[in-house]
Amino acid sequence: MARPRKPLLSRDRIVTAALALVDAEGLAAVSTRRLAAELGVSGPSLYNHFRTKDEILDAVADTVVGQVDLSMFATADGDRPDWPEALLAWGRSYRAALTAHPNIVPFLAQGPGRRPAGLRQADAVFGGMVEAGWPPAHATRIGAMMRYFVAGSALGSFARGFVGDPGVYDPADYPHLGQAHLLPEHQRRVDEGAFEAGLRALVDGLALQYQRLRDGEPVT
Amino acid sequence: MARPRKPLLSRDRIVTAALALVDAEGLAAVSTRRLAAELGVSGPSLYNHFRTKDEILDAVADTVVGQVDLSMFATADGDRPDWPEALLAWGRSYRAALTAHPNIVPFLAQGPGRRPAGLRQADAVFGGMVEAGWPPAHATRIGAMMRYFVAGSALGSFARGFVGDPGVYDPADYPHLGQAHLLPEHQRRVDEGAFEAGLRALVDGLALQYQRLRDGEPVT
DNA sequence: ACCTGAACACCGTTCAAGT
DNA sequence: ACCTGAACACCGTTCAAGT
Repeated sequence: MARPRKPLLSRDRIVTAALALVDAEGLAAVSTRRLAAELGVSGPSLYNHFRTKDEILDAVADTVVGQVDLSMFATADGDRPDWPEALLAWGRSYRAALTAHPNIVPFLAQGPGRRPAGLRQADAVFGGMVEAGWPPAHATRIGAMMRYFVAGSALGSFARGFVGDPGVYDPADYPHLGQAHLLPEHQRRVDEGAFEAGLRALVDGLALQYQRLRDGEPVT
Repeated sequence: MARPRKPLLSRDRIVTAALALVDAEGLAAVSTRRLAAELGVSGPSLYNHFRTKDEILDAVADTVVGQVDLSMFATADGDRPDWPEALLAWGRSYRAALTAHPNIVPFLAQGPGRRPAGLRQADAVFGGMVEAGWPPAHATRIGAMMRYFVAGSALGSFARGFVGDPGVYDPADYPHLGQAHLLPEHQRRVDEGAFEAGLRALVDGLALQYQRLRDGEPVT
């Protein structure tokens, strides 16, 4: 075939196919040869559009993070934004974007923040918190801790870890896990409940800290 | 050589060598051939002791999680344990265990909770929280949310993501990231500060919830 | 039981060759 | 510029063969 007059591939087509493959069959299913086959080309063709496989996955990760809603940090001028509400809304949107594509999360979570969508997100959160009255050092920390929590919650399902077999949980070994084998069926409920409760606890705790800051008390 | 009179390998030796290799050269450096070479045997030998490579990494992950201190949940009978202090101490020990071996964290964080050390940990936390007066459903959630936060914090360094090159952060794109290129040098400080602040916020928020529970107020 | 080399079906990536 | 097949140096895993 050699070079066609109209390119068969584009970065966009590759990223779309890669995301579909990750979603359908997992991160391990994405090999350059397999992905190329999915696109009807041969393996090395991809290297005309991306320098490495990791660069492809970076682009996939970026489109996923790009789905996160950041509008809650863009407030009308002069308004003090309601930062606790903004954090809650952002946290939920962030988690929703990741859990929509759970198989890419392990790659996404370790990867560098160099990806544009991640930077835009860090920028928006930082700006929103500073505008709300948080000192810059605190604003940085808030962005980081939220990322920790959301990424951790999307990464390893807590409940998914427990298998359905009661025999695994010998009460002699694990005195409190007697009902643990029931967890898989409640999996999503447990994970979502834990996320929601943790998100609220985090924001409530930050509100306490904010209050102490306002009152001029020393804060660590 | 064939079979030696004294086995050359053992599960322990393999796990120790694998952890050393992961620490020294990263997760990607661990191939069965490379690991076997490190142990002075040929690749397939490992399959006499583990069924798959993932099983080896599971064992590595388990020894890392096994380093977490859980003693704060074992209280003298009759005592109501100081659960906020216990969560703080556990969270710090948990994070310390993971950050001591950062390269295994991506594997560890996604993997199943089937690993014994992870189960022991879930059991201890659940037991400790229930003993402190938390309803079982809440105790489960607390274990999960703490895991989210700690795993997330050990997994992707927030600060590490920012590269040292100021040119990357065009103020037109990221109006608030002007100083972001300074972050790498403060990397550990930022990550540890965010972890510590987040941990306190989380526990503070839980204390509020606990108070509401005691007062008989409805809690989501 | 526990090690070996050979073999199978894969990888990511490079490169010269084609248009 | 953009695709191809061939090639390189790898993978994880299976298996028959050795003691």
